[in-house]
Amino acid sequence: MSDTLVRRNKNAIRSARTRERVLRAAIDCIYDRGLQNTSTVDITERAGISRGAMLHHYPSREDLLCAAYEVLLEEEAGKLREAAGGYTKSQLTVEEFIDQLWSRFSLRSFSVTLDYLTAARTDPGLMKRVQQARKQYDEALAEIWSRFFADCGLDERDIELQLKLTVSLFRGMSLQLFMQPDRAELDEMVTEWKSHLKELLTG
Amino acid sequence: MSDTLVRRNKNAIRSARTRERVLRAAIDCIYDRGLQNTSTVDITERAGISRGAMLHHYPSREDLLCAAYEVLLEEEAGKLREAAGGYTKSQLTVEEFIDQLWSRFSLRSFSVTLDYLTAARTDPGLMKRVQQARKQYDEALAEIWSRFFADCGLDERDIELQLKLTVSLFRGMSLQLFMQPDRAELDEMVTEWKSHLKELLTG
DNA sequence: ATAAAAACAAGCAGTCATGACTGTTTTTAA
DNA sequence: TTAAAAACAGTCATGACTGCTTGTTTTTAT
Repeated sequence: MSDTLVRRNKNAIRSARTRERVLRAAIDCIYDRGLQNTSTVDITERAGISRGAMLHHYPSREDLLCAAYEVLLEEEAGKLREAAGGYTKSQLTVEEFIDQLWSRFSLRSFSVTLDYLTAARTDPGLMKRVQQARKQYDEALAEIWSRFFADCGLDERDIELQLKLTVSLFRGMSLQLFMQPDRAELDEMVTEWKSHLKELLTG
Repeated sequence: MSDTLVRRNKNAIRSARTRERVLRAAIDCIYDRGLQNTSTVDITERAGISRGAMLHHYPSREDLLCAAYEVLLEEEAGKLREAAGGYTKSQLTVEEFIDQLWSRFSLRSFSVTLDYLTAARTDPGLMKRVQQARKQYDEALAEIWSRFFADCGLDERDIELQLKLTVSLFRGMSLQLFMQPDRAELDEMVTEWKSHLKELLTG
């Protein structure tokens, strides 16, 4: 490798490091303090860089926030795909599969998502970017789901419908968790839902 | 009635009017512009009163916002109770009952609730007040639900569980609506859920 | 080696929301 | 009728946030 390339690489690496630090700090801040209470100064302080550095990489607050949300969902999708290697009907029961999904339904990323959605509700531009960022995550989940339920006797439309129901249920349950932090109650609901899906397959 | 009492009454009425105008304006603002973008000035302008008047009735922003949320949920609970007069198994099928609940699941109050929850997630004091405000609404819903499903063969625990599932599902669906405004998709999900509940009763 | 470019640092100005303060009108009670 | 109290109105100061601008260091390319 030539000297020039090494140097160019060095710069790119330094830049990438800074960006990652910033985005990670941003998500941490948002989770801890809420999106509306997170200023760009808070983020720079947590990331340990100057305001100028951040402004250099992300000229506006919105740019920064969108980039941060993108990497958050990319990471979540990555973790999901990774764990999903063993998610087939021969290796897991339906119940175990749902338990897996629910346990991997991160309250952290849900909280952050809720903050973004709330901000985006009255900001069409932001909403567009949030939707864009979610796309790949939703696709990853849909792929894992339909792979698990392939050849189970249900047609594709039904499989997709059950995914949507499950996801909506999980989201609603997470919301519930904010208002009344009672894990046991939610476990009951998951159990009930698992038996519903089980019946759907066997009956 | 004495002159004095008449005057006292007049004053009380005037005060109540102002409060109502303010609270209504607050909810309207929050729904239109989002909670985090709603300033006390915005609310006074929409209500057509001065800042001093508002500060007189509600000394802090949080007091005002909590009062507004309380009346919003009181109204929703009222509407629900009112409509629920005819919600009995002899008059409605399960499917019709669920349709009723879903159609009365106001996107407006859900949006506002989401804003409050998002703000309250990182503010324990506010969360407490939000939970308090929700109590009566949740109780109203639970009462209507358990009245409908009384004497249907399910025990009380199961009835309550199905309510929680239904509510969580509705909330998750409403969230979905923000990200992808596709009513038809949600209708499918409601249909599926109705048949699930129907089976639960007949089977 | 050195000029150009990119990365980074820090201070500054403009804007805005909140709540406190002061003044005015209307209502209450003696 | 008149003083006290409550309702209402408007202004101001504080503090905070955002993005712009200027200055410094590190990296790149000749």
